[in-house]
Amino acid sequence: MPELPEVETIRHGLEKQALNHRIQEVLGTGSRLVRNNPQGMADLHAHLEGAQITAVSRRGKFMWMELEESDFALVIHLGMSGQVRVRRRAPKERIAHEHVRLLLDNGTVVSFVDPRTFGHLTISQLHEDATGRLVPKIMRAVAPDPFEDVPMEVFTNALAKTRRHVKTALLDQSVVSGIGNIYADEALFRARFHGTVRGVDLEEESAAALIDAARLVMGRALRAGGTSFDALYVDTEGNPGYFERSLRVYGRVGRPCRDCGTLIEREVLGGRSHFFCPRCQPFPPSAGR
DNA sequence: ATGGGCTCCTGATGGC
DNA sequence: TGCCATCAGGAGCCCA
Repeated sequence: MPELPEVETIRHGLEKQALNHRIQEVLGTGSRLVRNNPQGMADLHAHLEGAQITAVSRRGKFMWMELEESDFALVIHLGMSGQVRVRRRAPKERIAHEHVRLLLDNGTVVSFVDPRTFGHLTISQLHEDATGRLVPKIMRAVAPDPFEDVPMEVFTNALAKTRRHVKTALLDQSVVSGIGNIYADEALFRARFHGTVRGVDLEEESAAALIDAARLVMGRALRAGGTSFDALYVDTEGNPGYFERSLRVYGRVGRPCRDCGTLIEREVLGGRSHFFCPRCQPFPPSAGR
């Protein structure tokens, strides 16, 4: 569910409400969310209890909490339906599908909620990646995201080399991270490419324009607090985002294109819905399906 | 190398 | 009203 703008909204909420506080206790038993840790919840207890949160960082759709005097971090991935909720004092009632709680030294409670449990909470050692940034090792296959200060070639080299459909490449977190199904379609619309264009058929500057479009649309979504179709995405205080009203193609099948009036279409690409305007994003005749 | 299919789950929605 | 099929903001795996 959450893509970069939604994850960044949550990261910012966590930073405001949890940074520099100490984790007193970790609550929860045997949730699937901790499946990637060899010792399950025991790894969370061992690394988190008593530790002060010294940073809340993000790359793409991954967040992580850095800890005082530790080179291990708590990596948070929200999958399709994950939420992080922060409340001022320990509520008696549990939120449905609340799996793990962190109790902080100021009485704040951080809850990890996830109905489908595709997300995960993983303790991972930090190390310096190829760009010189300190990131958790389990993210070794995660490329920088479009908001990071890296050369454009980091993205366009991979995009312009592949024979895959450009939408598939945009969704590949090892090519560029943070982009999911909504913002891939929105970026493709704004850059005027159909999702089935082949990466190799893109000019270098077209590939750059596509990354720029993704950055632009995700930046605007971030300023709107993200996209909420339903109660699945809310920020750390339970509030929805308001970018849905600005979507140009995603979820708008059968409705008129906001630029040209042609009806938006949907087709399946790589097993996911691809929404596009057939007039604004014509399939290039040269490229072959 | 690449695409397709399937998997992990729960919940919302729409057709009959 | 109920029942069933389909779909969903992610991502890893296996197979052809």
